[in-house]
Amino acid sequence: MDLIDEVRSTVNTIPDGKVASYSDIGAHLGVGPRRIGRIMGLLDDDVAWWRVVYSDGRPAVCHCGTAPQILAAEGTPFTGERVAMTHARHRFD
DNA sequence: AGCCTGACAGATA
DNA sequence: GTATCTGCCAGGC
Repeated sequence: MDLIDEVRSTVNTIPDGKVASYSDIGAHLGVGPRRIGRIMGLLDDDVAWWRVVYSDGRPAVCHCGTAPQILAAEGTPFTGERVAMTHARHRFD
């Protein structure tokens, strides 16, 4: 099981209406957030990248046009242009 | 081998 | 709340 698959699997674990930060996923997998970002870039459309946001709650990379839209459609709580991490952050088991 | 860059985050001012 | 700096891990040149 490569870290790639681990990340993809972990991201797919996030339910609708929830999100996770890079550091959250990284902590869950036992790696630094930087690694997650790198891997996310390698992954394809199989992952719900829009559910992966910065620790601040801002959508990654400036997908600031589509991501918020998808998240809002899934029921993700928003605080202005920022995701309400406090309520939308998914807890990995 | 060395340097630069990058889907990051936390600390500090 | 915004702006800057530093630390971390990999990959490309």
